[in-house]
Amino acid sequence: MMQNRTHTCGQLWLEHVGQQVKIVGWMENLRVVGSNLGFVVVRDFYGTTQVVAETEEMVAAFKAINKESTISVEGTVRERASKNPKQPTGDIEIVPDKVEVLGRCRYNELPFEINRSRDADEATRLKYRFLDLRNPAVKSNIILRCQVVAEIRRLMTEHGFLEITTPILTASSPEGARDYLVPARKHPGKFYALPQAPQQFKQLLMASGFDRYFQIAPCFRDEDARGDRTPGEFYQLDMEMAFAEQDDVLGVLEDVLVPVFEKYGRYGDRVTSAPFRRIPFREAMEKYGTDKPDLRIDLEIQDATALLQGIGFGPFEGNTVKAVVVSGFNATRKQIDKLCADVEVQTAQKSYWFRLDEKGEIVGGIAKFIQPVKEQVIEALGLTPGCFVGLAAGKLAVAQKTAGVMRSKLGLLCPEHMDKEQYQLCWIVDFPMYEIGEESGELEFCHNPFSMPSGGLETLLKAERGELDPLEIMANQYDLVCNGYESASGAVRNHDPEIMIKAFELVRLGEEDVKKKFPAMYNAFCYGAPPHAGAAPGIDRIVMLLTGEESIREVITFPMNQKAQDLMMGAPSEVTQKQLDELHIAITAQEE
RNA sequence: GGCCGAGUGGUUCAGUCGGUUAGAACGCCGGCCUGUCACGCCGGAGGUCGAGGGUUCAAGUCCCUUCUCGGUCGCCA
Repeated sequence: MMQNRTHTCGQLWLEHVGQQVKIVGWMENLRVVGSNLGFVVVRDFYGTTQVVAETEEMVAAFKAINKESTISVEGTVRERASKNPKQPTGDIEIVPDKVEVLGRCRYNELPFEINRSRDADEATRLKYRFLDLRNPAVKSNIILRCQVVAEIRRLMTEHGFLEITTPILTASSPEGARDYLVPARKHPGKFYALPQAPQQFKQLLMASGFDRYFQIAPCFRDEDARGDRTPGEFYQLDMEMAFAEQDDVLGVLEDVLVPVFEKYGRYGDRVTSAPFRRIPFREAMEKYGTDKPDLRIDLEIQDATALLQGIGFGPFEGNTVKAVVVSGFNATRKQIDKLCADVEVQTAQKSYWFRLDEKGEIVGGIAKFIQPVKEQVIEALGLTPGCFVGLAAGKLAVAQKTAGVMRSKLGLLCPEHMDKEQYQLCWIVDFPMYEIGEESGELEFCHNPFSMPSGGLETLLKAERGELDPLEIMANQYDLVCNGYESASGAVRNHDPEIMIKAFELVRLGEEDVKKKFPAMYNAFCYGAPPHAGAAPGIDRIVMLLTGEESIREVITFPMNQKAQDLMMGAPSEVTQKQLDELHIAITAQEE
């Protein structure tokens, strides 16, 4: 008797005809065609192979086995009488002389049919993720992810980067997202935090002279989920380079990511070639109404503020007005209403519209307000007969954002303005360093305080002297955007304690605050730090783009649901009183 | 936390204006079938219509409350 399989289920071919083989796998299907003829499909990681039962005993033996049991089949490879060109192994079949059940499936009805699991309710899929993953279509995303990660490791290593792991149990950071906390048994009342990113560690590695670092790093943030954002944990290609500037980082990421997109992307033959276009943040907001523009859409937002003042339309008066002009959008009134409703759901803002019909008349929506300034509007917005004009109004940022959502929706509705099957990559650069906080009404850091302000100390001193509006200070920061998704974020870091303190002073903080918030980093930078820069592309989101999935959960092996629960493992779960006591934790909230 | 949508046999869904015994496909069970490959044909089992309350002669359907899931806003340096 053979001990192990001799071949996998994706391996046997005409050249094996006549050989005695043993295969193992899951019994995917049994088709009984007569009392002494039946066909069994055996599936393993590598493929499927047909086994033919030609005696009443053998048919009965297979009928007794529940589908999805694991079995082993020993037998002879034979050329099929009727071949199946749709199956890679469709030219052969195995005539068994011994069948053995290795792991019995106790249930003859499954929560869903394996090969149609993607149609099943998502909560059921997540609870039975181990079955869901038996579906080759589900499994293939995970396989692709492994290949992508391996390729990234290879390319980063080739570029001289060292992969270094950093602690998972670390200190809570006062900035950014909500932390996941871990009670410290030996230190009552104190907590570790799971890292939101290895940000400070990688900067410390720079201070230690590790020159080029990377890590496929788990990151933990206790924030709510989105379609493109998993709750709890996600992975980043975290990287950092010493004695480097913005161009060095962008260059490395272009070197690494373009081949990955080309090799593994669904639209790998249509990837933006390096160097990618660099769009200043303000230009992105102006043209696309977002800092993550989808450049597959060829529409740009136009300003209509001056044009549409004083026409008597209330929402425009005293506000910024932005217009998206699109040709070839021949929607019905119902579709337009749906468009405006969708925009409102996403932005909480009303949007407006009118149309220039084929005869050159202004019609629909707010046409009667536009009519008196018809000629100026046609001229200024460059309207041609048949054009649809979507409008948004409000304070600058609000009008931009609303028009940006309108632009995206119109792109999706107009194939002639959006060529979907490609990867459009760009860098967004020159982010503002500071903003006026919505709640405080005072100057705050816009993104992160680690970034080097453009112009360094001199710029900050100018602002301090009142010679420069702090809102005009740019950070040396950059995002990689692909098809409307933020795919990476990075910056030239602020490695100089003096500049760091000055940057903090502008938001009414000082040396003590820097020391308190980032003690290790501040301390390390006082001992001679290299100028350094880095970035962190999101692995999950990149794999999502490569596969063309719209839900990030399709590229995560064991995802949590929207409420950050693992339905399969039952996490989070209650723990014993003994565990709580050891951790000096008392539960005050009552579960209902 | 706010808003929107969904919840009906194991699975995916239909169910009109509130009106007879809640249907279909797939799956499951039984039978027939010697070349199937989404096998086919015949028969069968399987439902407290998410839960609770209300209106009504009568509720899957209308109203209220609540739970669950998804989307979205807030949030995500």
